[in-house]
Amino acid sequence: MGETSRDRQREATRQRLYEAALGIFRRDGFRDARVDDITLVAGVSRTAFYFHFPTKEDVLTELIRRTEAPIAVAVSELHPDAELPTVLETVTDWLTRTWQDERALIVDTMAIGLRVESATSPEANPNGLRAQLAARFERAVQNGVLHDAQRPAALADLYLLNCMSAMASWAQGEGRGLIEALQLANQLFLNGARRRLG
Amino acid sequence: MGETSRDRQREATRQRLYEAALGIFRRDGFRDARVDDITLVAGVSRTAFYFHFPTKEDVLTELIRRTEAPIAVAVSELHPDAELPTVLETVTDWLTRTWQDERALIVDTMAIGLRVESATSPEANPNGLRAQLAARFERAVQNGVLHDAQRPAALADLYLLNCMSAMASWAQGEGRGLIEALQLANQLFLNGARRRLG
DNA sequence: ATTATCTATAGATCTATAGATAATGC
DNA sequence: ATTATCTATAGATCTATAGATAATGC
Repeated sequence: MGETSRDRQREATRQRLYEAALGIFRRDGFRDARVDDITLVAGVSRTAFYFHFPTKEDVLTELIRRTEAPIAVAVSELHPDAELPTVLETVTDWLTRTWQDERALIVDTMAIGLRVESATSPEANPNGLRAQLAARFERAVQNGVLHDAQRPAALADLYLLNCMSAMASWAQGEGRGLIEALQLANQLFLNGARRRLG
Repeated sequence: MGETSRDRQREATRQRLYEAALGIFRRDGFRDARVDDITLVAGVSRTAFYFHFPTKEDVLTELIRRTEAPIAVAVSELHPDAELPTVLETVTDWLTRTWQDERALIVDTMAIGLRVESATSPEANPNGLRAQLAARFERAVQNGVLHDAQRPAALADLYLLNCMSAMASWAQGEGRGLIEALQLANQLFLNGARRRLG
């Protein structure tokens, strides 16, 4: 049941296709990217692409999975009693580092994330970012930091969707840094937009 | 410069294609919808579709424009001093009425909205929903109801993106009503998720 | 021998564009 | 006569699937 030569071969081909696809997406844009160009770079037949990725979108789905994984790890490694702002700041910092030089891919990736994130259950991956965040939010509810009116998992999803929206918006505008856009999302999520009077 | 017979003819064809496309999208899903099926229903040649809509996505872009317009009007007709929660409630009510029976179209439409909304400037349509909301937010800042740290237009965009995220999430989950999902977005936007202590 | 990985091929669908028709404005 | 609207057609691209090859496990 160890990794066979066939497994290594398959993964190597898949990885070449993955990298080639992202390269073509960056060059031509996701929509105008041709599978033929991808497979030309990867050095395989056209249909090999479809063997590994049912559609072009699945490449970006994998990009989401790969970039989310280290963020989930970073959150899981925070102190169990870390304050919620610290948790969100960690997410924000990682998202910024991951995406600020990938502007060309952000909008399409986030549009796909909008589907994937809400089409799959967080329990599908208990170590994933959504589950990690939901656990942190649950703890915050227990500690009285968050309202208990909403399911922690629902709050976690909405928070992540807010981050994705903010990133998509940033990628298309000519505003300030990505970090500022995400910090605004954090601030709104934690404190709302309303000014406290008195 | 009045409306000619040619204008009427073009608009009639465009309208037939628009309705036929939405019907096929509802039946087959946006991605699996075939342009041939659309033009069969509309009674025109295949390429007539592309004359009116460069891509299938443009049909949903038009759906966004058409459904946003009456909401923008409703907001503009509110009393100039209407409180912000009232404004957001108006948006939420309209979105709910518009979309709660169009579940099949929501996710794809919102994914496209994510691009369109952030790719175009609000000033492009001064009577549009984004501009209307930005004006309301600006007034709220002047009245001291909102923090003045963020540009009203940026807040308006983020608010609308939050609504779209909430709708996409609702459309795919089996949660409660759409209105509740949007009210959560409103509540978070206005008050944040953090519990006020003391 | 069986199966996973990849290739070759046929048919479906889309995209670009040349051409037909009828309305328009001079 | 010119132009806008729509059609017909050719070529590009995608999708489904049959087939080839080589690794695997018995």
